[in-house]
Amino acid sequence: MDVKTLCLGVLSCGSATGYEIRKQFDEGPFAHFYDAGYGSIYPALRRLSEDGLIEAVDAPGDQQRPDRKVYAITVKGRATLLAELMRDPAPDKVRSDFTFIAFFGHRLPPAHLDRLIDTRLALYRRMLDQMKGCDTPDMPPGERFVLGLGTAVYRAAADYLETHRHELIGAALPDDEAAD
Amino acid sequence: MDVKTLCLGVLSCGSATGYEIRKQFDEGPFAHFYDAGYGSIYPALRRLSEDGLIEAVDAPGDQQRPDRKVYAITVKGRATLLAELMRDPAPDKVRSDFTFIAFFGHRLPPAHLDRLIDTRLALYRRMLDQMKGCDTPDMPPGERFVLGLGTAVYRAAADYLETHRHELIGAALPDDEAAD
DNA sequence: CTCGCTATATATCGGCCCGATATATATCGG
DNA sequence: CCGATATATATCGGGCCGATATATAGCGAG
Repeated sequence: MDVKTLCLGVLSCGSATGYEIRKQFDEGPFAHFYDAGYGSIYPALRRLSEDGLIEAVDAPGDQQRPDRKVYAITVKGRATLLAELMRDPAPDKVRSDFTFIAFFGHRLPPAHLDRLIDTRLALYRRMLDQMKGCDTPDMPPGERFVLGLGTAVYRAAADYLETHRHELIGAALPDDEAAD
Repeated sequence: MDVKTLCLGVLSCGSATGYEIRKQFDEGPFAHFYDAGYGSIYPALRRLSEDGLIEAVDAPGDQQRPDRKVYAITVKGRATLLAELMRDPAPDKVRSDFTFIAFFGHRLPPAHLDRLIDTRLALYRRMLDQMKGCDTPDMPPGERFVLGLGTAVYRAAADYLETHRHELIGAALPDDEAAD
């Protein structure tokens, strides 16, 4: 699923500027399962415009900042999005530095591991709090479903870290001597 | 965490060819939380060799296939890996087509959603089975910890899909008419 | 009041990453 | 003995992304 399709998906929920699309992947409802930076979004918006899948409207009533471009999805764009959504999904891709480090946990100083897991647990709790707060009654079913799935996964990860952290830290090098 | 560090991590568990390193990310213990293709691994191995962090040994006793190069981590390589593991981990990056599609689930035909979730559940069950089977007593603590974390997360996701799928499918367009 | 910080907003560039592809051989089952 | 699969290395084009440049508005501290 390329960034063009991702932008189409965001714009199908309402018009937005490139900056606002980015925010959806940074803090908004897409943040937990997809990512896209400016370096991908602006080229994607240009190509989508060329193909007639979206249309740009220069911000009205704002003479002082003419740069602002609000993008809206077209009928052709909605059809293209729907076709993309019907295709078989590619396998998930995860890149987790935390997990990679934990894999070698028994070679690291226990104090460092302790701090690493504390930070991770704090992150999960912050995310769970934030997600609990944004469950409004007017939320579309798909968004609620995805939010619930994310909550369940983060909760499971946090629970595991709490109940199993001692197994990893207890197995780490007993003194703060050199690893391996 | 770049592919150079990932290769260093794999090689710190034992010497391997580029092909074998790839397999570790495809089917092996790293498959669930990191990924790396040939197009990244071979250039990374070349740079690691140039920097003296790994050493290549042409396969001994195999005159018929001289291409095979077995890479081994050096002392300098181990030190570099340890320094990388002590750095603050970058935030996780997830790219999940399945979740993106589910976000728009209420705009899709119920039959399609049903098939999508069935396939996903089958995937989770296959992974959980495979992970259960590879828990041997001689596994290092870090690897066991990471395996347990992955199991907990997949199980939570599968449970959620089973118990909440009707909420999404029930909310989808009641007939198989056009979306939106 | 103004300095600096943050937020809004667009855009590009170098470098990294990665899927697809080419090449070659061994092994194993039918 | 043929085809499929596994082992193994390598490259290329295209896509992606972090960092950076640019510009302005708004807001709070001093």
